[in-house]
Amino acid sequence: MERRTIGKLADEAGVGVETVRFYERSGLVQQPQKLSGFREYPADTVERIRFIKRAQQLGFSLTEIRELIGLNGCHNGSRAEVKQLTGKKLQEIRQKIEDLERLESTLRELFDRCNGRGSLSGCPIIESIVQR
Amino acid sequence: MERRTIGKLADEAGVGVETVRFYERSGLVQQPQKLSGFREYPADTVERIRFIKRAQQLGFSLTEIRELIGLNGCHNGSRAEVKQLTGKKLQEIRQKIEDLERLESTLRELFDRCNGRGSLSGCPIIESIVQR
DNA sequence: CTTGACTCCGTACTATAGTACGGAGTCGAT
DNA sequence: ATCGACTCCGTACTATAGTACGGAGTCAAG
Repeated sequence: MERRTIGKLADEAGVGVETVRFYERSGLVQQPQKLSGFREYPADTVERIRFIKRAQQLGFSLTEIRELIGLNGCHNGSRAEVKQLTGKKLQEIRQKIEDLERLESTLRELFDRCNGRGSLSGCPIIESIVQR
Repeated sequence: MERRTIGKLADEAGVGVETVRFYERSGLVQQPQKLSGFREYPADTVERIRFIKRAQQLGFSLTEIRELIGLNGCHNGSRAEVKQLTGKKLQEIRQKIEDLERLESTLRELFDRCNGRGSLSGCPIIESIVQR
């Protein structure tokens, strides 16, 4: 059975070696035993990194993922806490969507008002940024 | 008439002194003449900084604002170019909104499926991050 | 037994948009 | 003349999430 050194782990998890080292420094991945100086990882760590990557895809930051992992690891973690964290994140996401939608409508209005021809003086986009 | 030193400028424009220095280093604001070693700004610079701040509110990055200013400043800037930049930005914003909406619906589904009671084993949120 | 691939570590760098610091010089008012 | 406020400059630091570097050591194959 092949030894899961850092490069092998990184391959299996689909990240770079430096990323693994970074996650270790950040406390997201536990440093494994070292055999003759080389890190040797259990299969769990592959899953751990995949967890991190999937949680990132769900919009969690590494700090939040650390929390999630902490809850998951310790026995004092409850479903309520995870649900709360998720709810907070959900609100943040909705807030961001709202902000971006406001932005979009402002910018779209400007965009539509600009005919895209001629020189800059009188361009409604530039004007709107300059004035007010 | 009062001299517009960096602190006065910063106050008028509603930013910090360090921000003005930063904008100068970044080429967003031109360094003015210095009288006895102190920067002395024309009124234009107040407008320039306000322009930057409003453009930021419209979602433009400093790099993009530099472009906008370049177009505005040089004579080769046309309305078409500004409109194009705005269109690109508009697309980016819409893309971000779409991504966040997908995120939201995934996370919301997970959130709704979790009853928020009991221990973590079996928590649908954690499970969904772990598996797949 | 040499070669190439891999790993070790600390440190520095990427991007973004600033913010903070410290020692020196200067301005205006008292 | 002195004091406080302001300014000068370069550099370092904040947050986020990595990425890159360089010199040393180690492992496996030929």
